[in-house]
Amino acid sequence: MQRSHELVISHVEAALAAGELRVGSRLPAERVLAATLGVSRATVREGLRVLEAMGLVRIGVGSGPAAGAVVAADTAAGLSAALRLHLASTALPVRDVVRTRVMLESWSVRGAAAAGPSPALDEAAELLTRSERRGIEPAEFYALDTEFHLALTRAAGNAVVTAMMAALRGAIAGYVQREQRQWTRLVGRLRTEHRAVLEAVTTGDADLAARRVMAHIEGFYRQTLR
Amino acid sequence: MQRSHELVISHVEAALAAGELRVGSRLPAERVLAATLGVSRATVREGLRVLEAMGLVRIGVGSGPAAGAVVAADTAAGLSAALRLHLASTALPVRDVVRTRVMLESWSVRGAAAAGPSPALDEAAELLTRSERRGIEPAEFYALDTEFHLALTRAAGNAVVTAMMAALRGAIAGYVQREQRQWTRLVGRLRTEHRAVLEAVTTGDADLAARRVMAHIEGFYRQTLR
DNA sequence: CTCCAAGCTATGGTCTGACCACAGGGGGTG
DNA sequence: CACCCCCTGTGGTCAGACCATAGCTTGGAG
Repeated sequence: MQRSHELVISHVEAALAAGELRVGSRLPAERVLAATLGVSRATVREGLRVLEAMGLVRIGVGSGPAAGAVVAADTAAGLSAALRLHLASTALPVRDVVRTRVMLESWSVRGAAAAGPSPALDEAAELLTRSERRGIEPAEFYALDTEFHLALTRAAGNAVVTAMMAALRGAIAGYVQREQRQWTRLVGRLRTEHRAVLEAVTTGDADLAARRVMAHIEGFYRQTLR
Repeated sequence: MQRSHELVISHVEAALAAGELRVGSRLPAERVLAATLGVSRATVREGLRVLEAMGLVRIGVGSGPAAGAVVAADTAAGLSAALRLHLASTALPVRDVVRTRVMLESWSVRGAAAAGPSPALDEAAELLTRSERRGIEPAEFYALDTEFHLALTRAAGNAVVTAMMAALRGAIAGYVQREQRQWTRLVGRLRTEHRAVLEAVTTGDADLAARRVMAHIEGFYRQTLR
C-alpha cells in the first residue's frame, strides 16, 4: 500500500475485519474521512469509487440515513464488472464464460438436489410460476428467468458460487440477443426446461438435474448468443 | 450511466469492444482524456482507478512506454479484490471460498486429464520439480505451489475458471497460516500429493485426479486455515 | 392545533488550478 | 565518445470552491 487511495481501501477493509464496520454501517463523510486519514478529499473519493465498484459500499447523495457511503454486500457487482470489462477486452472469451456457467450451475443443482427442500427452492418454484403468466413481456420473463436460476443456485448453499453465477449472468447479459423472431416458441421451450430442472431437483435426482440444466443452458446460448 | 466517472469507464469499454483499444494499448494522458470527454481530471482519475482495480489497466508514472494507463489483462485482479473485500465484511464465508476452490480445481483437473498433454501441464511438472529443491524457503514454496495449481488449472483451457482460481487463492491468501510448526512434514506431504495429482492427470485418469486434488485441498485448509 | 411549504444543513458531485514526484530522453560537457 | 544533468511529459496529491440533492426544521397559514 503505497498510493494514498489504497490507504482508504485498507482502512475500510481493516475496520470490516475488526468488526468495527458491518453491512449496513455508515462510513464517515468524505470530508471527515479525509481529515482522519490525513489525505485530501479527492483521494478519499478515489478509494470510495473502488469500494463502490466492488459492491462493498453504496453511495447516496443528500442527507438522511441513505446518504453517504453505506457498507453493502453486493457480492456480485465487483465480479460482474471485472468479467464484463475483460470480456470487452477479449482477454476472456464469451465461450469460456458460458462453459463456466454450465459448470457452476450443474454443480449447484446437484447440491440443491442433495440438500433437499429449502426456502430458496420454494422461491425458485414461485418465480417459475410467475414466469408462466400468459402474455408476459420478454423483459419481465428474462428478469424472472435470471431470478429463477439464481434461486436455484442459492439452494446449493454456497454464497461464493451464487455470487459468481450472478456475475456471469450480468457480464454476458449484453451479449444475449433480446430480439427473437420466434419468441413464443422460445419462451415455451424455456418454461418446459425450467419445469424439468426444478422437478429433478425437488425429487432429489442430482444427476438428472445436472444433465437437464446443462442441456438447457447450452441450448439457450446456442440460440441467443450473438 | 449518470455519474461522470462512469463515462470514462464506458468510454474505455466501448473502445475495447470496438477494437480501437487492445491489450497493450496506451490510453491518452489523463489531461487529454479529460479534455476529450469534457470532464475534469479528477473525474477521469476516478474512472481510471476503477479500471485499474479491475485489472483492466496498469498505470505507471514517469515517462516512456511504461508510463500512463496501459490496457492490461490481469483477469484475476478485480475478482480477487472483490472476493477479498467481501470476505472481510463476512458477506462471503471463507468456508464457501474453500469449497468453491475444491469445485473449480477438481473440474479443472478432470478437464486437464481429458485434454491430454499441453504446455500448461509441462509447466506444472517443471514447477513441481522446482518446488522439490532441498532447503527451500516457505515463501518460495508457497509461490511455486500457487503457480503449480494455476498451471494445472490452465491446462483445462478455460480462461474464466483460471481467473477465478487465481482470484480465490489471492483472496484467501491472507487467511492462510504461514507459520507452521511442522513445516518439514507439511511440505513433504504437499509434494507427495502434488506428484500424485499430476500423475493422475498425465495418465488421463480424470476421476482419480479429481479425488486426489479434492483431498489435497481439503487437507491443506484443514491444517492451515486460521 | 394541524399541515404544508420554504429554507436550512449535511452530504456527495464536479471543477479549477496548482505543485510535487518520477522516469525517460536529449543535449551539453568532459 | 561517454557520461551526466536538465528538460519534459506523465501520474500523484492537495486545497478550495461551487453546485445538486434530500432529509429536516421551522414558521406561517388555515
